[in-house]
Amino acid sequence: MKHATAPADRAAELRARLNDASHRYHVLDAPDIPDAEYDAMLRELEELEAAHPELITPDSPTQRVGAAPSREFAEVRHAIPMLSLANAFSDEEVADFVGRIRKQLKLDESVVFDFSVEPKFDGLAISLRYEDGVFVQGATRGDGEAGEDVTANLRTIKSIPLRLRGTDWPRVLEVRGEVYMPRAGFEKYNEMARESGGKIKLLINPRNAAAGSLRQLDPRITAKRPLAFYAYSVGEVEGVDLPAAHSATMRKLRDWGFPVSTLIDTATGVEGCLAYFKRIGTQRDALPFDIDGVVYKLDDLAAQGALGFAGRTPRWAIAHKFPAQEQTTVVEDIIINIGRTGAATPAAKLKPVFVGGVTVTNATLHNADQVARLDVRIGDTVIVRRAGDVIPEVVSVVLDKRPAHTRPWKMPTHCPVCGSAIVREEGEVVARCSGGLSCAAQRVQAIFHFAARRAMDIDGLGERYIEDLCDLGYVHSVADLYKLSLDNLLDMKRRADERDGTTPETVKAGKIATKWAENLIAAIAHSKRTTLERFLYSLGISDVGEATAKALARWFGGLDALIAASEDELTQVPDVGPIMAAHIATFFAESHNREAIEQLRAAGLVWTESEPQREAQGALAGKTVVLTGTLTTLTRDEAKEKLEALGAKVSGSVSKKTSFVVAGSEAGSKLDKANELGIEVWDEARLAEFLRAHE
DNA sequence: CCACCTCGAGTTCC
DNA sequence: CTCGAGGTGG
Repeated sequence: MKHATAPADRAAELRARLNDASHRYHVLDAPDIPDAEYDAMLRELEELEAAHPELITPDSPTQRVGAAPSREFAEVRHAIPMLSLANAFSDEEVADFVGRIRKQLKLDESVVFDFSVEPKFDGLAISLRYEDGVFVQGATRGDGEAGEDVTANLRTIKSIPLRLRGTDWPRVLEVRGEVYMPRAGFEKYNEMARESGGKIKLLINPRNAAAGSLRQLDPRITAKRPLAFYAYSVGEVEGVDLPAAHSATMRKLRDWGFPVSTLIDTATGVEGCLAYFKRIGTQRDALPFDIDGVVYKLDDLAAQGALGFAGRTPRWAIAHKFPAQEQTTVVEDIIINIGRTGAATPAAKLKPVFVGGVTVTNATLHNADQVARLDVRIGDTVIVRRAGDVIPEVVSVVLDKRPAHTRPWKMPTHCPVCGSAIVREEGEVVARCSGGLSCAAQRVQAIFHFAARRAMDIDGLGERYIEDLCDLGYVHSVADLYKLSLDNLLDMKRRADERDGTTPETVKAGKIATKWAENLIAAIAHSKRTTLERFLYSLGISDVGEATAKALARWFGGLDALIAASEDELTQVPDVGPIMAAHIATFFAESHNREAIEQLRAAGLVWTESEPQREAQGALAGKTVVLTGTLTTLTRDEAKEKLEALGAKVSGSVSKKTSFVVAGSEAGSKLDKANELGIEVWDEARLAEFLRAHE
């Protein structure tokens, strides 16, 4: 025999050491032995138990995935009901909550209450029962009175102790807490599911994933899900008196081996609670798990007892919720937007819904593939999310709520605006209206792009006005903008107001309208003085954005040289390949484009031309710089301009080719990436100093 | 041919 | 911000 000790002693030792290592790894987040050593010990224990089945105990780490699939879950009645919490959505409601406590305890204003405060995890509430220090049963909340026995599934969760640590625990202990799925585990699981090519289903969100995972009949499936647990209260306790304060009880639970959130804290009075709410709110997006608010619990357990319950919720606790980041709503319609390049993008028109602090009515569906993947149909109930970013997205369809007689959505075959065929090139994701500039939608978008701030910068000329001017026939092409008269604009404005039924026809209104029109005419005139790169960008040549426009302007120095360039010559320009060269050459070869350019020149557009510049020069020649965060002494555009004037290339994404990153305040992912790649980071002061020195 | 880097284009709400 | 696709360099 390998070990001189008796098998029973060796098994007990292995169990103790494995459980201890597991606690350090999953609860304390501070592993003390290498994974390989853990695996070796686990294997040894498995072999030992295989040889001596009588040595298997319920708290053995080999028993985390043991039981065979069950057919259904047994009912478990909770000795002490698992209650839900009342919700507060505003500071006032929190103040009311504290006010009610004060009133019921008949205490005056001079008394301030201490609260135990903690994040509210977005998961699934469960109850864990320990007898003589060993985990014997776990149950879901169910209706609060009785839930389902999910013991086998809970055993697979590594942060749930199978045996309590220490010795001062009660003979019977029920611990309540939340099973959740950490974001990283959720992402990783879905990545794996995506790679499986549809064989493994994607999880919708961490919350549903946690709930779904616990309700698996086969614990082997649950074991594959990255679940975790946090304890937040106790239920039945027998044999030992717990501390007099909730916060002290939580510390006890931590000693006994339960994971208790490190964000748990105590707060004094309404102000303390609200400050905690604010603090957690700012951390929310950065947390490794989803939370939907914070919970305030009166810390004094005697006072809790005196307050009791109101209906099914305790009077001594409340959940202060963040505005929901996910909501369900109904898809009222699916429409098509036609972009500048003709791209036909489907968008869901939603029944207005309040998500993440704003009312959402539209959500892009990106393309036909995305619609097919989600199988979104008109009339469907969908889950809408407004995640850390701003743009709402349709996460999934709630199939249970799909009305009868719906049909899968299909990309229309013809453009809803101009009737031209919508075509999707082989291998392309986007479908496009083939109408070109004869499509009114594309024309409006092209003119809108031309007038945009980063292009010709015509202040005050928005999409709506362009649409109206086109509809009325005042504008057909970009050159027509420079032919607009004051009367044209006033006529357009009058008709728009009439149609919208807004402005009354008074002398004062007339004067305001005239002023508006004069300003717009002035803005249009002002735009005539521009730069070659802005002009090139504003033409809207496919694949020619700001960066390419700048490269072309530098390389050729003047417009005529560019127009005369062959495809081969264009390919010489940095970052221009055969495809872009073809687009550019084709654009200038088309007579109507040449005419439009001539008309614009005739209208008085001017820019300074220069000698071709084919080598970068300046103090930062050859350097690639990325700007991130908020700068205080100058705008990001100004910083970009100054850096480029010194020969730097200012790029939008950090890579190992980046020379250095300039980080302002509240810098986000780009700064993280820079640190990750070990790229030099400048703060604003250093940039300012450098710019001063090289002026 | 592949991996990596950029750029372009589309997007929502106030 | 994110996705898709073009360009480039190994």
